[in-house]
Amino acid sequence: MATRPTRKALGERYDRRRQEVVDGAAREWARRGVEQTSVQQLAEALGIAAGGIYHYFSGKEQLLIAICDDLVNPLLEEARALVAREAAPEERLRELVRLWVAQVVERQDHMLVFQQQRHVIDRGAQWKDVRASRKAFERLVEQVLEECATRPVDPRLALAALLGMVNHTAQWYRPRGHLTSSRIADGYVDLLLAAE
Amino acid sequence: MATRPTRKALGERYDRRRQEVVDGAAREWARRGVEQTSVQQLAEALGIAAGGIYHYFSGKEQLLIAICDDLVNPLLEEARALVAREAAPEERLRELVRLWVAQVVERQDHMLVFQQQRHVIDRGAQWKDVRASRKAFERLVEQVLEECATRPVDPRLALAALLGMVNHTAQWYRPRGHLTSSRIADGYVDLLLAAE
DNA sequence: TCGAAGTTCGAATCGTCGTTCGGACACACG
DNA sequence: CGTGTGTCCGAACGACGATTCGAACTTCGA
Repeated sequence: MATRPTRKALGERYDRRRQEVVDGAAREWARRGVEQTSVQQLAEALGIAAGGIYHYFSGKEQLLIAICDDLVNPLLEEARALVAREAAPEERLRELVRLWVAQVVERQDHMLVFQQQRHVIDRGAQWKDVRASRKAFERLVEQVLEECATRPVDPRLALAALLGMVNHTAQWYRPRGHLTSSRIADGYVDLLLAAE
Repeated sequence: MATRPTRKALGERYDRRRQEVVDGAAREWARRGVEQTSVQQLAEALGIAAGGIYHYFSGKEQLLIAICDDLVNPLLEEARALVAREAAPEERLRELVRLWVAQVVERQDHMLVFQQQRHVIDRGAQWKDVRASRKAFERLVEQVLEECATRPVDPRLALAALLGMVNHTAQWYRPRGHLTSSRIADGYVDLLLAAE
């Protein structure tokens, strides 16, 4: 495995190629499964040789970590920025869920890999950061939800329900379908909020 | 691999042992992951030798199929029986979701394995039955849901939301927690039903 | 254009793991 | 009891697949 080149032009090339590997791996792994996809197959789908992948990642697991980072970090960052803005609680929840569903839909493959590998993520030490980010995001959702007037159900259950709905979206969403990510998000929020 | 013994006393012994293997495999695989658990490890956890497993199952995948059958078939059967009974739509939905959540909670390990291996289940020909059962169950839920006065969201979205909530329950439910399976189910139903 | 840095190749390596199989033990039942 | 049927053991096999590595090729920057 190599490190990122210092020279400018090459650095950009490196980043681009690396990202291609991450996205391609997410696509293949989401469809065929991580363990069911050999590095050879993955490389073939990417149009490179098997060994080439090790130029960017020191191993299969590092690549998996990169996929998860790519999913969790931007989401957490954008969510934090959103929450920092002023807004009415209900509107804030709506915007947060919209952002969230939009991410799930845009990075559907990443999301499917993430869910598929949950038991791996929940274990090793090298996954600490990913776990922390996920936890932080869920905390954020929890706080936003707590400020809202929700239907009369246990708040912890409402949070669990929301997590379930949104995450599950990756399983059935189809880009060509009749539901946009915003409409999906609004539907979820409508289920949670109390009738006016 | 052997077939079920013909003699009565041995047949019962065989069934019991086989079930132990199924349950043990579900437990180990739910925690450590299917691919991450070697047959050796699994056998060790069961207190038998590796080869012994092949007395009951012709291979790892057959064992996985057995776990899924054990999850999906009883659920579908009970759900069908429930739906056949007379009841008001809303009550019928409530009872169905209770039954469903109860199964998810009782067979939590099976459920986690099922979700972990979704991409496998969605592919091979040997999985046709499992897929059909899952589909039939979801149809059933859909029909029951359609007869209810739900909150004003797209019905297909309501179904997806319900599937997401209930399935996700396996990820966070803890037997020692403060929520019983019935209370969880009722919470989910309350979110879906229109205010009176 | 030259040299250094970066990228890719692909065959060889090395472990791991699923599966097999022949035999040893155990139980049921006449 | 004895015999055949059922259960389980555990070493050995064979395949597969992640990873390595040195050579060949490309690109950058002066």
